[in-house]
Amino acid sequence: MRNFVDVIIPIPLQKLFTYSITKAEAGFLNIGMRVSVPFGKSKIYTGIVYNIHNEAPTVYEAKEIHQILDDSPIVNQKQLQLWHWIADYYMCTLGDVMRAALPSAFILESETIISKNTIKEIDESNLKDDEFLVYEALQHQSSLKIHDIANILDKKNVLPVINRLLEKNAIQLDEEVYEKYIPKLVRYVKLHNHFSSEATLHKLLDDLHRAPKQRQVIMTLFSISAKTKKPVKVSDLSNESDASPAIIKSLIDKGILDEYHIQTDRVQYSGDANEDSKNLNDYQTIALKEIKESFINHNITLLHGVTSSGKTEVYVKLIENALQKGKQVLYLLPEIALTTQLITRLQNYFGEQVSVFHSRYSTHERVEVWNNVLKNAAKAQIVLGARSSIFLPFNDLGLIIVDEEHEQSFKQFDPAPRYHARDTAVVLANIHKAKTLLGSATPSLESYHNAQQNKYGLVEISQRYNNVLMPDIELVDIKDKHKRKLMKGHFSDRLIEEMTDALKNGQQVILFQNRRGFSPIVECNTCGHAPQCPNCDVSLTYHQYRDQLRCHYCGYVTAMLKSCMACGSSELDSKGFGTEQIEEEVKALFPDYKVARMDLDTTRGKYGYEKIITAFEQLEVDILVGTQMLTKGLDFRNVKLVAVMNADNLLNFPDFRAHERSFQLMLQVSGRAGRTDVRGKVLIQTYNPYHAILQQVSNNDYVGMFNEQMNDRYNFKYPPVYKQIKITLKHKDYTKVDTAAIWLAKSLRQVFDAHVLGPESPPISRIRNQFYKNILVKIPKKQSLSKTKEAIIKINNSFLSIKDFRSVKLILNVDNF
DNA sequence: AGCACGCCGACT
DNA sequence: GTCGGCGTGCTC
Repeated sequence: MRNFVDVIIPIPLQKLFTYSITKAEAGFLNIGMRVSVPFGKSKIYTGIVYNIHNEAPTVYEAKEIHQILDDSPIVNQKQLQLWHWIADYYMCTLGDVMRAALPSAFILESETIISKNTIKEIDESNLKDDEFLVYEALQHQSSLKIHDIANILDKKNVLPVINRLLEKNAIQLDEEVYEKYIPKLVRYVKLHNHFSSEATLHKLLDDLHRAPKQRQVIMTLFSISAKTKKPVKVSDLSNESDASPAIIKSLIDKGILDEYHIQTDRVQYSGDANEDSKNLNDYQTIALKEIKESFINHNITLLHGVTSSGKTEVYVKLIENALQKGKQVLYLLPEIALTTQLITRLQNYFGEQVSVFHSRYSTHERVEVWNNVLKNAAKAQIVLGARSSIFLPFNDLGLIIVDEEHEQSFKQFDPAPRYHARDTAVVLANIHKAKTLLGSATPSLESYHNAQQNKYGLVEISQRYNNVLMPDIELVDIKDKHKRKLMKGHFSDRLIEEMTDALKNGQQVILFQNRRGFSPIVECNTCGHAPQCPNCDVSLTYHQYRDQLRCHYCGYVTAMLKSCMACGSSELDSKGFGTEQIEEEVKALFPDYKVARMDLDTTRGKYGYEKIITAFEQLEVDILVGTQMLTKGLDFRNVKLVAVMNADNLLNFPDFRAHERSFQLMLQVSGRAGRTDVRGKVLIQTYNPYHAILQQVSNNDYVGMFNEQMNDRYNFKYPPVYKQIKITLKHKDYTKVDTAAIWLAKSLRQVFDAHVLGPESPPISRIRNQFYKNILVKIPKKQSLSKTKEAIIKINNSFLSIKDFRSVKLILNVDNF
């Protein structure tokens, strides 16, 4: 009987791949272990064992696996179950899910190594110029990678050259697989055993009489180990004894000190759990009790608590509860809300039990968190993480908290799997028979709707912590202010008054403008021509810093024009405004105060974001100008005033969720105002103060907004009333996407009839020289989702079998919001 | 997704 | 004549 494994390979192919294994390997392998397997002509890929069996494939001969990479599974059965659900629900392959789920260090890929053929000498005169260059390089270096050769020859397609060299027996090729994860080793030293007795030790110290520095090192070593009773790190020893690494090295060389290494984690929390969880106030206590009661009948409960109502403290109590039952906890947050503020707060309560997982971690750091969760280590009982932490190898989750549940960044858009972490978390919790708590001050319509349908439990907190008043929200009609000439740039007289007031009292101000750069459109006053991105269908944004025009979609950059490209006129005007322009105007209006700007452009570096927040927290900055980045879970004590510079560009966004989002965004920024005893003030500048959303924002009327928006969703058949799948087609040739999209929409209509919308060109119809078309399939609640997907897949397959369409890229996006 | 194979334009 | 462009097909 022969043995086989079915393996998931991290490529977007629907099927598993079957490899043959020996009997011994079959005995050793387990589902969830990694193997490296040969794939195609020469590649070696990392696969996850999905199944072990004895059924030989009939139509092909299975290859043998290359190597087993693990002693024990790194992925557990519950994860595979989740992967399967994701692939199914979000219409992607298991390979896609694997790519997203595993830290990249787990996915080894082979690299071709080129080395000199040592068996026989070859005739150099036989080589062409480029071949000789490679050959010569190999005389100096024993081996080269494909990438190195591309550099040497300065072209990208080097395979022909390599093949010719191979034919001439000048080189040989090998595939090498690298273990990408390198454990971090820390150097330790101890005194050589030889000196353990009193006598030898005395002799040693006498001998070192003439080398006071070295003697000092030995003495320090004693004092450190006496104090800590732990192994001594070289770095500590070097610091405390003030000795250079050279001195320590000479002691090691002499055999007086013994050097050894211990593997450690890159990310360590050294503090202790030094705070007991806070006592809850009455509202929080009630909420906690209600959540616990709700969990009896509802596995999922929505906590709707106004901004700064102290939801975190309630979470902390629930986490304590789950931990007491010996369960793991996952605390999900949007990436940008994962600030040091919150991490420190949780670490103060739970100390080492908290592990953090997010995209700013290096791949090594992620592997460490992964392994700790896998081992169910004490230090990974609570995982605080962004979207992708739903993929960690939990064994026994008791509770998942999804904070800021309404945040759209929980949905992954670009590479498949296009999953929603909140919805996936609910499934994950189900697999673990765990509870899910969704929390938000402005719940998404989906979640609130689910709560109203009694699918989820619902708990509300309507008071702010310490009974701080909700900020006073004032709408400023800038159309009227313009008419009465009361505007200075983009600042109304009311805004300037309130700012002056707050600043005079030493309080801080936040100005919110949902657009970066200086101005999004540059327009010629004479002919109306506006410079466009050459690769995308958008006008270029002017960035004053560096005097550049930039495309926010493809990164295209060009110097600001001196004159119009169309008519040569030098009267260029800018339309619209971004954070940069606001920053400049503030500086002119309030020259005595310090201004900072927080947007994608100023937070590029690894700690760019943190630096700005810290500066603002420590009152080094008086006025902070920023995009929606600053709406997320930041807790500033001293902010009196928050202003939305222009609410209209939020509201007029062409998306069925624009109104819901504007409401959420504005209430969230408002929540940054007045978190202590001073009542916060919020100014919203708009051309249309009678807009229903703005009225609802100013009255903090979530339910009003909910009812009105739900009404629209019913009328226009949008989620959460209908489900939807968006199909995007993309190609560099416009006619090709166009015909392909029309064909696809027609085929879909034959099945789904009026529930197919489009094809439509999106507002930005070309990005990076690729043309886009969208088709939307709406799915009524009672229509089977799986049947719908089956039908779509079938139509897709016939689409792909049409030769002309094969080069058109198809993107399926389930729940594309 | 890669990558090889295979068939047509523009250059040493 | 070749080099290299990318359309087509396959990967256990």
